[in-house]
Amino acid sequence: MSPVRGARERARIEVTAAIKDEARRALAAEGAAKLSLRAVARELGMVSSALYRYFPSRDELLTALIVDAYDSVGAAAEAADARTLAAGAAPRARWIAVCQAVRAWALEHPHEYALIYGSPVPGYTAPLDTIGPASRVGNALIGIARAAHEGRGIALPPLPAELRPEAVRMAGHFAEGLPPEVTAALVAAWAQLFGLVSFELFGQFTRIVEDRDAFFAHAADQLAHGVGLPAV
Amino acid sequence: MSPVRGARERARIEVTAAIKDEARRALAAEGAAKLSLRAVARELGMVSSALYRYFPSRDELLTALIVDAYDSVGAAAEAADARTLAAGAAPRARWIAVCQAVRAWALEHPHEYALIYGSPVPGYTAPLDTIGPASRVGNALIGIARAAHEGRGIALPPLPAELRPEAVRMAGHFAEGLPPEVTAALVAAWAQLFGLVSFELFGQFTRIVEDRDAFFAHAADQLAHGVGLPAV
DNA sequence: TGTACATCAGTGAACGCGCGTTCACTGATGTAC
DNA sequence: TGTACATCAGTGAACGCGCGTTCACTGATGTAC
Repeated sequence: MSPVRGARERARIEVTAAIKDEARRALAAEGAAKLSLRAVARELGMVSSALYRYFPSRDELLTALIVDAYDSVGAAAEAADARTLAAGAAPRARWIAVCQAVRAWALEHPHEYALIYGSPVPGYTAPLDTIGPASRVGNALIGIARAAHEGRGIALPPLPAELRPEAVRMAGHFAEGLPPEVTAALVAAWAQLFGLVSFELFGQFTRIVEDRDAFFAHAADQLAHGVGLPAV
Repeated sequence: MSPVRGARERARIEVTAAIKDEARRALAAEGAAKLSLRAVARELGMVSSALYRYFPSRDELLTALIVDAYDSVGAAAEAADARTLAAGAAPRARWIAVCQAVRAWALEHPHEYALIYGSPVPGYTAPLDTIGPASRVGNALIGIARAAHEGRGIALPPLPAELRPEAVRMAGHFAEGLPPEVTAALVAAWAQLFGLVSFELFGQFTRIVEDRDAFFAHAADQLAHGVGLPAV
């Protein structure tokens, strides 16, 4: 693990990165279902069998791209949160900043977004390695709600009786310390945030929403309201 | 256009339907990007070139499936709305019924759902024929909001100044008669509804939400609240 | 410091497979007189 | 009602193409003594 290793190790790191970069480019052209090792190799000037030195199969390459994408959007969300937090912002402003960061990342990386939040690739099942990275955006949102709860507190109407046990379970499972009604609202808002982004990216807003920045800013603010974050 | 035509015409209708049915089955196995005319033909015991008597290309077949899917979910939403309306339900109950109908349809037709609300098929651009069918669910929601507005009225907080012009435009464009703040909330709720359904269908709720019926029922109710539909 | 051996990236051929689309054709169904 | 012709569904071969993966190999880099 010394920082400088031999030419072999450095080359391996570089080539692995080059393969993933080229695969991301291929994703944009053809989509995940048609991602082709041969096309990637061809573009890199390698022979297709050489890729097997780096990824044991096409699916492993896909997994690497998925993990990278989750980490990328997760890091963008965390960075936006850290920035607003450092600027002394209230939870509501942090929430909006995270939503904006997710949307901005999605607009910059539409094909990686589709890879992780679009239809699943048929015949591919995500391995467990993706779970951690996949939860980073959600965890950022949970952290913001927790800050609001531990600060001024969050007041939300009580849950219907049918949902209470599930909400208690969810809170205990991944949102320790948050009241069940906040946890339930949070999970819904999390899914709804990606609904807004997906509709914009996947073309459902064509001829429907034109000023998308203004629309999204308001919608994100309303999501924060739904989670009970006090207005600024 | 007489109801009974020759054997030729009846056969054509039946074979066209059989091709679409088989294509829907193929969709489930391989996904839209890999939908293959040859595989469909093989399964039907036809030779692949015979399909060209029915669909001039693979993309035309895809378009037919997309239009059918939009019509299918749209009809399900409209039927649910008509049923609750006939039972004398208030707008809030109609709203929830439409949301439930969309979710139920999606759970029954996951691959058709992915076809229309998942990532776009790379290299395929939807023709104009899909616009009408694609707006049926949205129109059902607009109708419910209109009923509430013309009934007891809808009270929502004023919009931020940045969004007002866009909301006025949207209302005039496809929600004539609805106040701009209701229109904006409606479009957001529409996208958010599909965010909830997509997260459930595409696996994001794995290990997160377990009692999905209860969770969705509450989330749909909260969406109605966000649009200003009075509680029942 | 030099040498012998082990490791490993990349090659090129091959396996067996599937794809969309075109085209000239056969033979059954439909239509005009 | 019967006949001649037009329409059209379906065939089968072909074009030119791309795919994932395996395997024995070459030659450069790294390592142990």
